[in-house]
This record gives sequence, structure tokens and C-alpha cells, in this order.
Amino acid sequence: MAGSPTRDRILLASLALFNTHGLAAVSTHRIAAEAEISPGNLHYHFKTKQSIVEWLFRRFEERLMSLNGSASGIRAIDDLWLALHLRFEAIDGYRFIYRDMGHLAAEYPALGERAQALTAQNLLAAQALCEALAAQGVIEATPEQTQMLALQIVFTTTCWLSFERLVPGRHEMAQADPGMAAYYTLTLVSPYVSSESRAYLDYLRSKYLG
Amino acid sequence: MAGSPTRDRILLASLALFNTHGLAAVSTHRIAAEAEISPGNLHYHFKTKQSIVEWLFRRFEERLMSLNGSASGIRAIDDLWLALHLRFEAIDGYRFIYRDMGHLAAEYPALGERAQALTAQNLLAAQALCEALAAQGVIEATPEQTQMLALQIVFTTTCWLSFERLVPGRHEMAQADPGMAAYYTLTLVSPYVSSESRAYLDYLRSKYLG
DNA sequence: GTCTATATGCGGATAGAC
DNA sequence: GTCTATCCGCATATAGAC
Repeated sequence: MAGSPTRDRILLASLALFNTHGLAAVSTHRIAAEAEISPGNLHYHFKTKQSIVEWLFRRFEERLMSLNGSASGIRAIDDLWLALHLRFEAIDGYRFIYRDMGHLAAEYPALGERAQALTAQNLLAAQALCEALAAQGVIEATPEQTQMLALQIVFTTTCWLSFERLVPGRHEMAQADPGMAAYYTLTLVSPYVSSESRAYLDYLRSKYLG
Repeated sequence: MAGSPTRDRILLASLALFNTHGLAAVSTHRIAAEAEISPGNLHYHFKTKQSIVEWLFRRFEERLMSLNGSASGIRAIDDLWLALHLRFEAIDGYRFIYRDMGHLAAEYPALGERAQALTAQNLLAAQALCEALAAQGVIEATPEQTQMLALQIVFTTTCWLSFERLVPGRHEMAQADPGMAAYYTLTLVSPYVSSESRAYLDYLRSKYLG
């Protein structure tokens, strides 16, 4: 996966710049400068800017899909808490993808479709997760409520970090707050949590606030 | 507000193109072509592309703020249902703003800050709305739950239409579905709705599904 | 107010030496 | 693999005639 060290430096520099300044605002020249190589050398390793974005997107896909795969092991609230943290951290690491999805899908239609496919997978994983929680008695919900809860979770994990930049007091392109994101998501689950698990959920939420 | 007819045609053409193709992807030449005028004439009416975006953003602000102002009249579930529809339709009419917020804030920092300020106002209006619902006995929630519910509503109204493009089966840049958006938002409120209002809420939701 | 023609700059991508 | 130098095209914005 590392290929050559230079190749990897380019990907790392690109990721950092895209996350900080946005996909559209970062030129290949700037990437080359950040990676401390020449523009020509950059094009030796990646023929086009698109191919850089594709590689980053692939890594993002793989990371999320691996999280989706291990979603079946969730049995209790603290499993959910951990899973949410991991997911928000993964998305935060590639935050430019969802933040600049409009531009990304318009510029690279193939990636737009893959993003849709990824969302479909996330939805399936979230549904499996919610059904597992219901089966374990952690939450009490009708099948329709379970379905909607899964949708809420996917919507939130996908868009929350982008939204966070819109609430004043946050630094626009700077680091996000995965803890707050997980806290918010647990709030969505909260109305459906059974009385046995409620104490632990309240404990987790209060611990975050403190 | 209309100024000259040409000036207004430019704004209308810009809005349509931005909504369809995205802010970054639309050039001033293309706007001029859509408005059936010359590029030079466009710059007679608007010195810069930025000023076009600023005018559209101002209209968007005014529309949302007027909705925020009339939010105090909400007393029952069907008031909420109507208010959500109006809000989603307003946002849908200027959907490029939230969809391309990353690029917009990076390119025009002043507008990014105004978007933050607008979000703060939306949050206040949503809190007032939720408190009114609680005072009327439509919902039953602790102050903290009321607070979080307001946040959920603002998050959803802000980001849902952008998220919708990510779920497969939708046309990326095409028309959205405000009905589905309102349905989803009511689901968020649902756990807190008191038994007296629940029947009507279920009626509204089932009517949408049918 | 509206047009045509053009200046200016930048970003993506290439050529060819080392 | 890496560099410097350069081409090409597009987008914003301007100049000046009508």
C-alpha cells in the first residue's frame, strides 16, 4: 500500500490540505509544495489530480467498510459508544469527502456513485446494528422505529462533522469534536433505550459533559 | 428589490445554475448564456461573481429569518408540519448554499460567518419553537431534551437535503423531496409527543407514506 | 445598457534534461 | 525519480465601441 515513500507523502499531504482548505481550493502545485517535491514529480506519481482523490477515497471506503464489517459485534451501549467514536474519527480523518461532496460528485461522477454505494452499505450496517440492539433488549422499538433509527444514525455520522462547522464558536476548517458527535448520536438513541441500559447511557452522557 | 429586469434575470439564472450544477462548477460565462446576455453585460450589472452570490445569500437569509420570526405561532403538530414544509422548501430553493457550504465559506469568508450567524438564529428560533410546544403540552420533555430536540431540528433542516443526494435512487443534483424531509423530522419529535397529540402525528405520518 | 474583443492569471498537465 | 521550463485551456474581469 505504501508504494514508494514519495507517493505516500503526496497522499498524506493531499489529505491534510484537502481537509484544511477544501478539495476545490487545493491545486496540484500546492500539494507538491506541501510534499516538498516539484510539480513535475507529482505528475510522475499521479498522472492527474483525480487519481489522487481516487486513492484517498479508496482508503476511506476501506476504512468505513471495515467498521461496517465489525458492526455485528455490538451488544451493549458501550459497544455502540465505541463504534460511534471509531466511525466519527474515520470520517474526521477524511472530512473533506463529505464536506465537499457536492463538488466531488460533480467533478468526478464515478466517485459520486461510489459514495452512494457506500451510503447504502452504511445503511445496511446501521440497520443490522439497531436490530442487534433490539434483539439484545438494549433498545425497545418497533421494526419501523428501528429502521428510522438506523437512518438517523447514518445521517448523523455522515453530516454531523460538516454541520459542526456551521455552529458559531467552532473553527471552520480546523479539528472537529468526535466526542460531541457521539454524544449527539447517543441522544438520538436515548428515547428507545430500555430501562436496564438507561443508567449506563446516562452515565456515558454525563461523563462526556463533565 | 427587482432593480432592473436584466439584473433580476441574472440572479434567477444564477440561482438555477448553482442549484443544478454547484457553485464552483458554474462560470460567469455560463450564467450570461443562461440569462441570454453577453459576459460583458453581466459585469455591468454585477462587478464580480462574488457579488451575485452575496445577493442570493441575502435573499436566502431574509427568507429564513422571516420564517424564524413567525415561528412563535406554532401551537400544535400541524403547525409544526407546515412550518417544516415551508422551511425545507425555502432551503430547497437555495439548496446550493448548504450543499456547497465548504466551497462557499472558503471562497467568501464573510459569507461563511454570516452562515454561522444565521445558524445561531435558527437555533434560537428552534428552541423557542420547542419550548412553545412543551408549554402547550404537545410534547413532554425535560429542558435538556427540549434543547437537544431543537438542535436535532436545526441539524436536520440544514443538512437533510444535502444528505438525500447520497442515498441511492435519488437524482444527484435534481429536485429534492421536502415531504420526505418533513416526515423524517417529525420522526425525531415523535418520541416526545404527548399521548393527546400522538394520534394526529401518526395520522400525518401515515398520510405521507400513503 | 448592451455588445465584442481582449487582458490577465491560474490550474492541470506535458516535455525533456539530469 | 526528480527536476525546470513550458504549453494549453478556462475563468474572472476589463476596455472601449455602439
